[in-house]
Amino acid sequence: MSHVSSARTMNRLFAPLPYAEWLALEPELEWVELESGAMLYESGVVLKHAYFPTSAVVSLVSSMKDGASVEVAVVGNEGLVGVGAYMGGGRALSGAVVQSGGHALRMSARAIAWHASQSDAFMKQLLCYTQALLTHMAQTSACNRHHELDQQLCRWLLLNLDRRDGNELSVTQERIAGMLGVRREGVTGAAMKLQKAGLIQYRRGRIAILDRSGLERRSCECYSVVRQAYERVLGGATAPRARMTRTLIPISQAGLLPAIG
Amino acid sequence: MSHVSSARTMNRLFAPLPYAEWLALEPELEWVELESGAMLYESGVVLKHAYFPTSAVVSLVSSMKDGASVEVAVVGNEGLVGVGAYMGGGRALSGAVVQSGGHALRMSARAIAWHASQSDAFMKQLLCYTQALLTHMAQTSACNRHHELDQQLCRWLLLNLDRRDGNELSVTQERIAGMLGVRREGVTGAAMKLQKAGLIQYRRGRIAILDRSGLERRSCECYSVVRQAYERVLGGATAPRARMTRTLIPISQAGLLPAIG
DNA sequence: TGAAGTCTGTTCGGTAGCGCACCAAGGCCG
DNA sequence: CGGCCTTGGTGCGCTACCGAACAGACTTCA
Repeated sequence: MSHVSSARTMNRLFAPLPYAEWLALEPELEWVELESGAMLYESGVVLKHAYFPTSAVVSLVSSMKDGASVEVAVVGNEGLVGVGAYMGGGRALSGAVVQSGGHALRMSARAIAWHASQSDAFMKQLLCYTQALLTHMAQTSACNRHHELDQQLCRWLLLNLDRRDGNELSVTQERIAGMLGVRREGVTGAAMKLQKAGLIQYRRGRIAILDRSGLERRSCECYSVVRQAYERVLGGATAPRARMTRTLIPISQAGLLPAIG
Repeated sequence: MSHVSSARTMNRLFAPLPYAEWLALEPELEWVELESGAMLYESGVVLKHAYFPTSAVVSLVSSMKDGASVEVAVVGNEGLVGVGAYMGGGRALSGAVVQSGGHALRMSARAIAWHASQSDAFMKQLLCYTQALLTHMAQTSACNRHHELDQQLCRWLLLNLDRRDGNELSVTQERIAGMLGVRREGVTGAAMKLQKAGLIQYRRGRIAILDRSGLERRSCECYSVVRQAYERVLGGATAPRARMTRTLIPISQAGLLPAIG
């Protein structure tokens, strides 16, 4: 039991699966630790694994030749990284960067493609997630175009918070700038606005959220649109779960680590 | 035979299907004419049909409450509009606007979900397309953020040209502005640059392409990235087809129309 | 032929974000 | 303690794009 039985509850895609199908999947899963800042893979490469984050948060980024980049979506324990593994191409559709260190379950690309073709329930989960991801990407795109930086920052903070424990994020302004596709100085300015408004407080690589509902009010509509997209396909479609975030995972990281190695 | 047997060659998703599976799909398809500017559906609604464009071109747009919008992808005869119909949600993930009038094959959402679950080959085609769509959206998002307006305009023109016959587009600058998410005046300026460079020539709602390869050189990398994404999953994966665009469709609209009504 | 509507070109002031350079402060380590 | 590196704050000129308003040109239709 130990980690394997709890694994099913730690990524939301597995929870609604019939037990028999979960039993088939479980031997394929492997715990991995993802370090903040690590690049899981770059856009276009052949995928070796798909990752089901449990406590980690991963950003999907689209990069240009000249190094410029933008985040197109964020993935936490509601989804998986490596959609291409079961969609047919077998290649990464974007880059994947660990935004916030933690753990994930890993399955080989071959295994996920195989099980998706064998289990209707598993495939359904994967496709539902993919659809929410599409909505996420579309909304992010529009947001990047039309909304102001401090609103985008609110959205970004909230989407990341929803996928993490606690009310603090370990991330530098430089990194946020890379995700939003703007200059670091721009983030500094936007963050100061939010700090002056009493919504957040930060110090060297840590941002603490002081007033979450204030952030939601200040954020553009994009945050709630994206959130609802995930709740609709993942929460509503199967057994209703109260909140999409920070529900389970009471297990301590200290208790988890030994089971990994 | 008339239109039904030719239908299979007019949308590229059908071409690689085994003949038996095509026979099962064909009775579900219905010819429709799509008028330029028509809104097929808005984001979030329950999908009634999916559309497989043959000569029409459809833009997927993400809209905000305040009316601002951006195009997130373009669909021609290499794909379909209404991905949500088989992905599980059954809802539209974005708005869909007919960019360039023409014809399409329509299938009910119920039918497409059913046949996708019955035919592995059909499902494979749908998923491969969806993956290319994801890449398309990700790249568009990055392009909107980082590249300059005249480069974006080149990309937009090329992606639309690839999905149409001829070397002329019937579209106003106003409409392009809506797709790129910028002001109409901005498009005027960018278009003038291209015209002065001898790449295009336009007059009141028609843009003629004078130097296609010049446009490609002037465009940002995004155009070729997107194009290759489609070629990889649709062209390369099955029977290779010489070019992704403007290959077939010699049939005249006059000959096609009577079959529709 | 004339009037109305649509589309494109132009202007002008305002602003958000860029690129750069530089400084200040927090944290790490010898 | 002092030095170094990372991170965050600031100023400055510049450019692209916004918002609005208006004029010219083409098209349609009476």
